[in-house]
Amino acid sequence: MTKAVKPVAREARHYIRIKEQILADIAEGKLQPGDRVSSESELVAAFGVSRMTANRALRELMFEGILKRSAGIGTFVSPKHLDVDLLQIRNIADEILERGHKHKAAVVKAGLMKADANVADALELTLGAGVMHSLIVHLENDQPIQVEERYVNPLVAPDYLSTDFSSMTPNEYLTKVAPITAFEHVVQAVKPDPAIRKYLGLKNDHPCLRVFRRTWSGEAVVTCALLYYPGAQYRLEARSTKGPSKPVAILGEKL
Amino acid sequence: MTKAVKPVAREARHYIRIKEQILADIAEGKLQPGDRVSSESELVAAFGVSRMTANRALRELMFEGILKRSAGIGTFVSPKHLDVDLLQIRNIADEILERGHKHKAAVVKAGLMKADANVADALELTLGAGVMHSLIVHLENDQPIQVEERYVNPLVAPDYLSTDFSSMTPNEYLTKVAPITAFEHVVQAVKPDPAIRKYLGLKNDHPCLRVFRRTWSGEAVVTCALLYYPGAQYRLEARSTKGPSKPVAILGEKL
DNA sequence: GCGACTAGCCTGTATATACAGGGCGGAGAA
DNA sequence: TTCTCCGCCCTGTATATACAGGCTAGTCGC
Repeated sequence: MTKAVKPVAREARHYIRIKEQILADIAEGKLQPGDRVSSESELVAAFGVSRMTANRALRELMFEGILKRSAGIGTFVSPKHLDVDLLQIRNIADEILERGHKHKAAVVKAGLMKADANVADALELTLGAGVMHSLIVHLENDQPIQVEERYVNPLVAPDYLSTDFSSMTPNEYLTKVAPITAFEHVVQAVKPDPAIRKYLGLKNDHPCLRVFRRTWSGEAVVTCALLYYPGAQYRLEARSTKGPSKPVAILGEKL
Repeated sequence: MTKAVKPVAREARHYIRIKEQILADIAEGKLQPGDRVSSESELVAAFGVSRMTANRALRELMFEGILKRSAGIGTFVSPKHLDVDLLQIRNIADEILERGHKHKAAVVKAGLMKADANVADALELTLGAGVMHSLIVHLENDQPIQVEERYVNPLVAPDYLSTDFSSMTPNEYLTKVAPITAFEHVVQAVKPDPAIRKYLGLKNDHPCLRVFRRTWSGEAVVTCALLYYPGAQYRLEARSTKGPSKPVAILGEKL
């Protein structure tokens, strides 16, 4: 005879509680990268759930790149790295919040300017046309992680400069005003110039990832931006649809 | 009394079969964006699996952005998902030839080795399994432009090492032996170690673009490679389908 | 002392079952 | 005819169970 199964209200969502607990432990530093996470059976005991539920929580965290699992060994916290999806445009504030961290944006500059040849070309405007420009440093837990230099097409988003960038990122505002229908990413490794280095708090010889992004809404270029990331920590990922099941350590990094 | 449960060999992985079937139907156009996908119970009947297994397949496809589900209604193909071509894998020799330049490949190392933890993980083999390894420097007009360190799954391409890499790049050979069905790119800016620096002929503080690439053929990982590019010259591009008409100068060299 | 075997822990996959709750359409009441 | 309620289909979540198979440490025989 099967034992009576006590159903659980949908609101409980035990697997989410387990995920939140693990994410909180990571955020508070109780779990460090490389640390062993409770095994499924330990979670069963600790949370009073079935192993399938614990399994689901851990499996989803693995898919999200937070944990690394291997049969016979155990479950571990992934080496810390910040991922950006090359094939997708995401809001940096959301990414930071998802990691359980605090996002802040420091506006260094914001104003109007005349398009020089490069900018005019990139935004498909005429030379000397009025263009909006902003330079913003994004902070994760008060650590700088991205410098965003942006040029905006005033024909598409005329109210860009009156946005409060501390409560809404440029990206967020612009996608609301003009939904993205196409984009382009060009990635380079560069030696950052002194100003960028200062904003990111980098040493002289620290390599730096630079992403040049343009986004379209219909036929019009909405905006283009230069995004600078501190190199070593930052990873850009691109996967094809049928992609791999789980993230893997890059060869050359320690497991 | 619980009915006897027929255990299934791990190799079966029914949920993956279901996912592949759905992905194939989408690829062949049998399922269009917005179409309704078989419900869980229909899949149970069609594949002879339990509902939990069908549920897992659909849930994972939802996480991957392929499907959209809503309780009480059904499961549907997501309206649009960007096509795979965004970051294609190209043969470096072809790229060089297209520029009207001369390609040469210098084989630094080529041999068998035992998979360490990282390599085993990346190729989805067991620790200590035999793996083929090669280190090749690609030259454009006798200037080094890429260092390619590659690990190859011997189960997929056992004759890899007997290839003449000066007449056929590893990439070319491998795509011939096992057509690529999926890939993953992870891009970082790094300070190259002395050996890589030497091969690329770089100065000490020169930044460097490192691409970690894995390619699949069906369920098997064919190969993974670390590709090093001298940063400033090299651009990695990703475009969405509707992409821009023509390449544009990166706003760049000045702030 | 060394190697082979084994017990035990861990994840991976699969099944049968159960209840919660959203959404929709048809039957029956107003 | 219109409105309401109920039953049915669908997904969401949870449980108990079972077997497969990777990995390790410890034991036992030689």
